[in-house]
Amino acid sequence: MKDLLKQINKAFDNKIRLGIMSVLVHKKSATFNEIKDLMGLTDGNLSSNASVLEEGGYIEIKKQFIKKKSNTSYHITEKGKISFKLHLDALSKIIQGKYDTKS
Amino acid sequence: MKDLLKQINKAFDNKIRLGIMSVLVHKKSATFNEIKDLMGLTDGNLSSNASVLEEGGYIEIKKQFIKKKSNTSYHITEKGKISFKLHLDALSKIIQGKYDTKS
DNA sequence: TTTTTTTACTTTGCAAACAAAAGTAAAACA
DNA sequence: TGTTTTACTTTTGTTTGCAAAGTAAAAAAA
Repeated sequence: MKDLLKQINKAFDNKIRLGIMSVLVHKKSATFNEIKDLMGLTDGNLSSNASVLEEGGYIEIKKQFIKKKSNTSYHITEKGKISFKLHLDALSKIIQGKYDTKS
Repeated sequence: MKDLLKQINKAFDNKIRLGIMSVLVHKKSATFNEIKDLMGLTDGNLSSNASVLEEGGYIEIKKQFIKKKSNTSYHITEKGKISFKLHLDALSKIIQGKYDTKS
């Protein structure tokens, strides 16, 4: 269990960032407003949590202009995919009690 | 997704408290030292997190003396069982992408 | 027997993490 | 031309988390 707890990735151990990663795993790409509306977040909350994921190299933030309007979209990185899977595996084992009760 | 995020229980949204609940769901009862060793926690860390779960009414803390030594054991409550299940259900849906991408 | 160490916890205090509010900048509208 | 809206980012006050310090009793040592 000790080892499983160490495998919990701090970047994903927050419901908002977990949600963002989940969306990007399933959708491959999403815009700022899509995620914001889907998750019911405030602008600041999404912005700062996305930054944490970007700083860790788990997602990429692409800023472009569509019809003179800025448009920010999020994409999962290869590192993000791998790390998120490892995180979910550990989480799943903790929840399902798949650890030795002796250590 | 918004609704699922609201169903995430703050008391369980922390890896240590999630781990404690997992142990107590599977074992029904465990002592301070059992959990501490199993999870590799410091005394203070276990004590304070267990208090959070107790204050929420999710676990019961029983203190007794065994051969003149104090012995603290933890047990899940009925409320704990129900609430934890609801939490895990929401978590699982978020992870598996079981939400409408339109809201 | 007193003193020191160990066991079994709880409380405190400081650092890190959150989230709402405030701020910025450009476009659209009136 | 100003003022409102859109699309974000940054700041700031609060909450949370965790290690270290504290407490108290038993056991071991001296």
